[in-house]
Amino acid sequence: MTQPLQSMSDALTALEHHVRQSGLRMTRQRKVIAEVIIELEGHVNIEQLYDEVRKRDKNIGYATLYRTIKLLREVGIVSSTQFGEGPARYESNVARDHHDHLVCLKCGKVIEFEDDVIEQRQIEIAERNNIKLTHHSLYLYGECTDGTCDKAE
Amino acid sequence: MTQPLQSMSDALTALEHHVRQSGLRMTRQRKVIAEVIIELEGHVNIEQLYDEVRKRDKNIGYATLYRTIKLLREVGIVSSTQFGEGPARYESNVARDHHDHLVCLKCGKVIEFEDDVIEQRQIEIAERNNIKLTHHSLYLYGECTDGTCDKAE
DNA sequence: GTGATTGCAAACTATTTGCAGCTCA
DNA sequence: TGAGCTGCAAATAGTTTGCAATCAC
Repeated sequence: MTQPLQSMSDALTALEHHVRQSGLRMTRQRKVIAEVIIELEGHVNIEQLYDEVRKRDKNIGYATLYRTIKLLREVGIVSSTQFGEGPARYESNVARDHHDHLVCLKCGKVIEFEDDVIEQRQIEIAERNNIKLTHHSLYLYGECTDGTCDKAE
Repeated sequence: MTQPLQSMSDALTALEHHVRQSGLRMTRQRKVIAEVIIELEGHVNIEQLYDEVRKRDKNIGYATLYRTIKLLREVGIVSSTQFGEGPARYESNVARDHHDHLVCLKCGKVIEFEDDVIEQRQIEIAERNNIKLTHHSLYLYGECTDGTCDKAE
């Protein structure tokens, strides 16, 4: 995939590089949107992005936001996912390790984990099927067996 | 979760049971839609379902189709997923072994696989976190590296 | 009979696009 | 200067909903 982006300035540099290479332009709006999406950690939706972006630049509209996200995805700065229904969620790839999710269906607790055995196996399976892996989504669902499950919700 | 559905008639029975229990009604349309979604194997989108359903009943519209799919999901006969962008894809849970998915984001091809190493590892990870696993969802995304990717659409 | 269901059309949500004016290189 | 970019509004795609007619029980 892409080399890991360690910091905000790494990401902005990568963006600027891509933009220049492609004969595009580095605009105020693109910079603001990139900064916001990196600063907001976790899986944000378009509305949260829009609100935060507009705090910094009242004129930026959804069109520019979507167009810029598309650009940021091409550069590898941002990933997007669909959690079931509803709007896509965006997450910056900057200084964030990859993680999978373990979810308790009783109490709603979410544990993030990472497992090299599974990661490696996935790559092998993909290769065997002539597919070059770009990313994946793994959710394990179950129920807490210790006393910590408070049956919330 | 639910007990496995071995056949079409199992599924129709389950549907009828759920429908009766809930004070709903077993209609011609619901039966047709359930049959079609079970007969069409694999991950079909709403358009494919619509076309096939209308071959059998020219009057069924999208509204009924969507409403019935929602019902079938509640009964556990059908699962739905979003592969990146675009429309949801539906799959019946009848007489199918568990499988995970490998998706080409260029051509939309979906390869199903099953891997004992990953399955086993998942159980271990869950146990280590005091969670008893009930099910999981694993999607690997990438791009075809052989000639088979026709970059459809 | 009567309450659930259907089919149509209209509404809605998330996202994309056309275009006139603006801006960065 | 001028090709790319923006912001608005309008268009689109997928899905949901309101409602009068219809159907299952």
